[in-house]
Amino acid sequence: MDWSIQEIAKLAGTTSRTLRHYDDLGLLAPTRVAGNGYRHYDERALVRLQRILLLRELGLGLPAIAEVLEGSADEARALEAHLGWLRQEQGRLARQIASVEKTITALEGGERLMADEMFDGFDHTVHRAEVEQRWGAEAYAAGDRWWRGLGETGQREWKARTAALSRDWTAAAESGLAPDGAEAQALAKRHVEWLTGVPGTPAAVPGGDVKGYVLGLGEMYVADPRFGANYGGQAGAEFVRDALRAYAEREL
Amino acid sequence: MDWSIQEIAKLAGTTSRTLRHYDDLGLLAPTRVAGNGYRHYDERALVRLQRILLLRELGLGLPAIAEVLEGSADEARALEAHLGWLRQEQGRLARQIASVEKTITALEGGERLMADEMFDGFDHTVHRAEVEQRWGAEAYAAGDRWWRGLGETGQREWKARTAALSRDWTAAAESGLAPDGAEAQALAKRHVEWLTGVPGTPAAVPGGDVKGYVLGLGEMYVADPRFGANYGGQAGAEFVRDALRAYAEREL
DNA sequence: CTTGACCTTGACGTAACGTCAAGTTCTACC
DNA sequence: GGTAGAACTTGACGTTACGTCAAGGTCAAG
Repeated sequence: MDWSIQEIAKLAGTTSRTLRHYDDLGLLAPTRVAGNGYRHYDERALVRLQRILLLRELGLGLPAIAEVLEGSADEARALEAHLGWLRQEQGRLARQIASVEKTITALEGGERLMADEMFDGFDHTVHRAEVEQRWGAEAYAAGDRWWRGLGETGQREWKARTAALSRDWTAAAESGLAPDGAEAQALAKRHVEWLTGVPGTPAAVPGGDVKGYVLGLGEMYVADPRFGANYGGQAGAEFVRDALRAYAEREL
Repeated sequence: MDWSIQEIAKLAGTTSRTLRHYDDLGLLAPTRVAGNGYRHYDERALVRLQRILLLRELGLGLPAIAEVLEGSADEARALEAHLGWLRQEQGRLARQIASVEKTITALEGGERLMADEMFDGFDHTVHRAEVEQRWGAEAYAAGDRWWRGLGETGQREWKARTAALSRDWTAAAESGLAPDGAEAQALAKRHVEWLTGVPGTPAAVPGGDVKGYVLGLGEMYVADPRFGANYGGQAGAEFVRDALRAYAEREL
């Protein structure tokens, strides 16, 4: 129950350097310092060390850990605050990934990747399994036939239309326009018209529940970062949703 | 076409400090340095600066940007390498988030958070809009009634069962077990049995397409990071999918 | 007494700048 | 021409959580 710095480091799965660092910070002082300056630790120190390391693995900063250990901060509350930051970071990463992917496909002239990923390009941002899950395997197959039937030029045109919509939505969202203003509503109209070009969806079926479909899609754009990335991230997705909602309520 | 350091900084949306930094690194030298030491830039420098800032927004490091700009590295290749790192980071974050959430619910004894977030805890990892989209508003409402009908203790039990499944899947995936081995198949069986407890899903309906449903869910776990987070990240999700697929093919 | 193993403090490096600090130069106005 | 204020310069510290030498003291074994 009296360990040297190396011993306790190995016990806890860390390094002696880290222990000296925590000592410097006042986060974990040695139980006893011998006359020769050597640090010694007991099992209470080990327990404290293990709590520190656990919280660190969760991504908390050392100052936050110190607060929790001193009892001056509630552990659950600290973790929830931390969770918020983690989610933000995750969103940032998702947006960055989408941008990098877009840049790469742009760089490659949109050639090779398109053939493979275009079906992922839009509501086709969706994976096959999800499409089947949502609308059934039959609808997926119908969409696939339609897509291949477009031919090279048709696919190119469709993709251009898709990209233009994405660009215009992003620009509109960033301009701070009102979602229920004239410009945004014009975009929403274009969006719905464009949606009716996708067979197998309610929007394409005469008598289909277009309104419910559009409302649901808007919510999904916000809920799923893969969708939102096409519209300039979270804020963009919320803008699109609000614009679509306003349009659907008024026109559909 | 001859800007001072402040002017070009504003034009490009950055700061003069950053420009001096890039000068120090040799990343972007001023076009001309006057006798008084003042830095001056022309439009070619502006173009280069804008490329730098664009790549930086994508998350590339300055050394990598330098390589791309010097032509000693292929831009697309650099971005794809970067993309790999971004995806790794995202996975790490997802795992950390899952751990933090698990820790919080453990801390709170599964009390308060459950009421609000439990409906997101499961295939209820899904947002309301998505559930409605996939199974219809009626199914959502049925599920909601069922959930509230469970009462406090029932909800606690359900949550414990869910958490146990998540833990066991994660552990199994990390142990390097074979997805079609006995242990994984036992887990898959438990998973399917657990699914049948959720009303409104095909699995709960006698005569429903359980096999297709299970296969689709597996794919979705892989495709959507929000699902994968419950099973130890991307690798865990793939393990779950493979195990479920093997089980479905054999037993359903 | 020597040789390692282990310990100490001190200090630099990490990514990309933000933020003073101290000193020089330019511009405008009196 | 003098002066205030704006803009510019180089230099250097701070940021996160330690890793990694460097130089030197201590301890157990042979």
